[in-house]
Amino acid sequence: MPKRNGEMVERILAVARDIVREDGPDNLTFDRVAARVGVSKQAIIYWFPNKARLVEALVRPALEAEAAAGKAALRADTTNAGHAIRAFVEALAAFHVSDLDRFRLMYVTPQIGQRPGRSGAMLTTLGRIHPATTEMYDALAERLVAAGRYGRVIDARRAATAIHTALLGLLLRMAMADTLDAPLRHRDHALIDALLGVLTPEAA
Amino acid sequence: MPKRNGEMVERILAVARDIVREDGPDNLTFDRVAARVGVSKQAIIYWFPNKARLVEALVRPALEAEAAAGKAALRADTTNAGHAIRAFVEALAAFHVSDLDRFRLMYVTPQIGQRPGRSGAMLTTLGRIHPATTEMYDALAERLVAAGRYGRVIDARRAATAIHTALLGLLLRMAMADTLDAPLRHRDHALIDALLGVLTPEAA
DNA sequence: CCTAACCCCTTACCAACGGTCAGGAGTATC
DNA sequence: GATACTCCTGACCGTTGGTAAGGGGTTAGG
Repeated sequence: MPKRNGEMVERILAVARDIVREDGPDNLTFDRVAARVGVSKQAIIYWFPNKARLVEALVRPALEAEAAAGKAALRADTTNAGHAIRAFVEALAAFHVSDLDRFRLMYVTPQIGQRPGRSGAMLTTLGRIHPATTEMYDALAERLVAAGRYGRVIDARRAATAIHTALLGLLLRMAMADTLDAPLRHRDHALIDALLGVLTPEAA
Repeated sequence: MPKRNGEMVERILAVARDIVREDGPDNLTFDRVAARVGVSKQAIIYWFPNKARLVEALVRPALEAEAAAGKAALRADTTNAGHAIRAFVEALAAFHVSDLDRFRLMYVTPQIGQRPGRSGAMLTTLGRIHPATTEMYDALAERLVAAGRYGRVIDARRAATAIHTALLGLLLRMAMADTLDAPLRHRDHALIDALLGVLTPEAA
């Protein structure tokens, strides 16, 4: 049953998402994907010539959605910079808490090695950031500068990075504990409060 | 030339550190370590029965040193909580900036997969934290609670996580850019200022 | 109607990796 | 001198990401 171009890509990505969600990112292999799609391994490799491409195709939509959510929150409130930061953090926290599988997909999956024993690791996730994420940082940095909190744009960009990373670190730890603990989505307010307590200590 | 117990462990760890520093964590393999030590692969496996053990032995001293530096900074200034947080951040930033190789060893190396295609990933680094790091978080959380910034200890612990993660994220990005940019150690003040700007926005 | 080209996929095959298995040389112990 | 223990060796294995070569089916051209 020959399929038309593009349809196979969708099937592969859907299966890959399922594998990451059900069996964990460690078990995302060409062989496993191929078996579940019902084709040979090389059929997968035909569409995604290496594993980095596959993972990137898997993660990119989520990264872009995250960036869109963050930028939208910044656009929503243009009057007060403090409110804008709060809206930014709350929007991103809500974004991730609402779909924990997607969060894990974005920030755990990319660390899988492309070759046996290799690892793109945290550097891929936090170091070499996706262009969409960079845009989000720029938008946040712009607000920080507009609020007069930073004179130099580079400082504001670093602050944006720190804010985002702080949120991710918190989410990651809670998502880890989640496997033993109560669901993360029931603790979203505590999460946001804790993070905002860090970012605006005078308010706590 | 038979070596006495323990000496081999030191040689292996020294070689492993060299490999991570010179060739990158991706190239840390049993074969490579064995070749540089001058023994067979199984000699390495005899002392470190699996790769996780090897990486853990490699990273643990650095993690403990980091925690010691953080706790020492918190002990130094017991009068003012704001000063304590500043001292904590500055101490950790200085600690990492002073030895970038060690920083990479701590926060990039652990992501290497133990089995081909496997990966402990960021979860190992940020999720399941080393006991020494947990102690450091507790010390920071204690100060935050003592300062009245958080009523509940769990919120303070989360805040401590967020502060540390924010710092790591910043360092990681700068360490990445370091390969193209000027040395990180020349920008330590800018780093600390940016991070403190996030943590205490009223001061900026 | 035949041929050439192209798309999509297949079967073989490979090297690198983490790791197991069985054993062997040397030293210490009784 | 036999036993046992420490430290290491060589042979081997399954899984992984990836390459090489080719084949069936559709399409376009003559």
